[in-house]
Amino acid sequence: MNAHLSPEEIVRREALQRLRGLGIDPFPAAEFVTNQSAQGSKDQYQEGLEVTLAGRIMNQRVMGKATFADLQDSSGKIQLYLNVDEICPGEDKTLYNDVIKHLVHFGDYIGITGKLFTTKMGEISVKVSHFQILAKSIKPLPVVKKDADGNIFDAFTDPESRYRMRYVDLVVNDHVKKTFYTRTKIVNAMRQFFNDHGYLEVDTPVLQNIPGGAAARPFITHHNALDIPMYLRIANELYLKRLIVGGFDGVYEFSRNFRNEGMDRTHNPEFTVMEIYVAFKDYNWMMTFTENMLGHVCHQALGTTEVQHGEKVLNFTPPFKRVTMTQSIIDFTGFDITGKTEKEIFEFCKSIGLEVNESMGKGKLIDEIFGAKCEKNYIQPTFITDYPVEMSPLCKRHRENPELTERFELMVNGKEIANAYSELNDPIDQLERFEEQMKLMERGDDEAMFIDHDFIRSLEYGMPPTSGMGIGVDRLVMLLTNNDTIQEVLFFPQMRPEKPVHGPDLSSFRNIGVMDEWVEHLPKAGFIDLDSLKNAKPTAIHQQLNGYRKKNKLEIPTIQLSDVESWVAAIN
RNA sequence: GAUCUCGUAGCUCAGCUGGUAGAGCAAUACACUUUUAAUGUAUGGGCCCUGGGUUCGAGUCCCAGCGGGAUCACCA
Repeated sequence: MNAHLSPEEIVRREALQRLRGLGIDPFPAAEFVTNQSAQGSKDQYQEGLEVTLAGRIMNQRVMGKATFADLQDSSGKIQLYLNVDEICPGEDKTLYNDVIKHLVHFGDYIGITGKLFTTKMGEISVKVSHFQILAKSIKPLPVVKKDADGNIFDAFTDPESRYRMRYVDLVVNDHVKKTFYTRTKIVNAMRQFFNDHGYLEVDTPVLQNIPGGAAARPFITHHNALDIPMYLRIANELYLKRLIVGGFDGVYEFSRNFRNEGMDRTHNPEFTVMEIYVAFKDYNWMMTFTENMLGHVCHQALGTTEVQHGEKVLNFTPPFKRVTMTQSIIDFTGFDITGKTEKEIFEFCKSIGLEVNESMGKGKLIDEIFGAKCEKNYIQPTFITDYPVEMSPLCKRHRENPELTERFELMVNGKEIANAYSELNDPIDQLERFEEQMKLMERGDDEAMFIDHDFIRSLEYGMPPTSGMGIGVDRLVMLLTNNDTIQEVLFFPQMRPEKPVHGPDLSSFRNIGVMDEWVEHLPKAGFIDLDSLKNAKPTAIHQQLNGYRKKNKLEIPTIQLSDVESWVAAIN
């Protein structure tokens, strides 16, 4: 048995039994009360102070009657000094000689009590007096080693394994855990900033009848009782605006959105956007609010507004630069879109080698130019303002130019981080804009928006002038944690499901009377399952198995032809 | 979706123009009471991703598939 387990796993499972034989429960139920953490013990070091800690044992260095090991908890690591006389003061040295030296493995959860001291090499350690197993680990963790200079050896780096088994990644890769701590600090800092302004955190439907508020392919599901299609939200914007109609001054939500589109290093099917809507404000106010908020977030999460990202240092100290879209396109192409017809812009796009087609409206064409020629140039935080009206169906027209909208996007490191409007609150204009979107859809733009008539009705009741802003939380976290892929900032990024590894079914061999010594060898000798036995002649099986035995010099009994015949009989 | 590339021990990786599967760490055993990538000696551990093909012979070459990664396209 255990043929599918690695030798190390078998050793650890045997250790479970040996521990039980010694009267030690490898998975005790009782609470283990600690009074300190690994890092806390070092930060508040006091020679001789007794501490009780719990964590994983990470690296054992057995030196006869003394053993050094590292204990890792959520705060970090501290070295343990396990001395036979300290741990087993009496005659019975079992706990040290058997348990600690042989039955405790890398990765096991243990609890210890001991006194803090400093080794002669100068490392703060715990001289352990009480030692207890809290939970065995029966699968070996990858062993990552680090030398005195901090160089890492044999790091657990395979992205597939790391993403599929994030629990392992978090245990052995310190920097991964740090990324997720920072992620939470970022979210908390944003929440604190909004709460301090008196805005209300809300929840709105994830399951929607109309996938509104953005243009994207939704995930579709079905509600049985109502017998209607339902959609996982692609955005929450229209619901938050309904709440502004309802009379709140400011509402915000950290919204998990779902889009049924491609996956790559910057896209995951589910992702998080923070959206905030504030009544009686416009997009100019929102720009100032946004830069102050990001400054606050950087301070809280990183302690600085100067953020290292790859080779670059991104400076989030407000205020940020502000550039209109029209000016940006002039800056990087020399072409002025002001007053140009769709045809003229279309021709310009073709002249600079962009792939454009008839389905694209004016707004989309302009967006193509910006995306290809301008976007990548904005490394430091920059607000791009005043987008063309066709690109922004939910945004109020610019107070000075009806072809433009009061919209900004925040570009950092060449990518969009935030998007904000003076929200369109004219219900008649809004309906017309939705109808424009329907026309785009008919032209073949599969990203155009659906019409949400209930949302229009809410606007008809009156929405105050409002500014709204959305910020891609995952992308922001990537920027602030120096990561290039969204998978690194999501605990469990979407992956293709693992195909089940269907190893040979050994128990079925046992059921037809194959002796235990032989069961594990049948697949290796070419008999994967019962069918493979059924489809072969007993004489052939007999010869093949004994040939295998001879070739591999197996010290197990030879097979008799009568054995094989009885197996085959048992199958039928 | 396209192109390139990778898949070998628990982990990190070698494996040449095809010829009996390798290293370090981890594991097991022994020694060692202040080590820290502990050390020394010994031992065990492989469906070489899967399925076809070429060949006397395939980890290696060819085809297909599965799963990663990178680049590109797509993603208001």
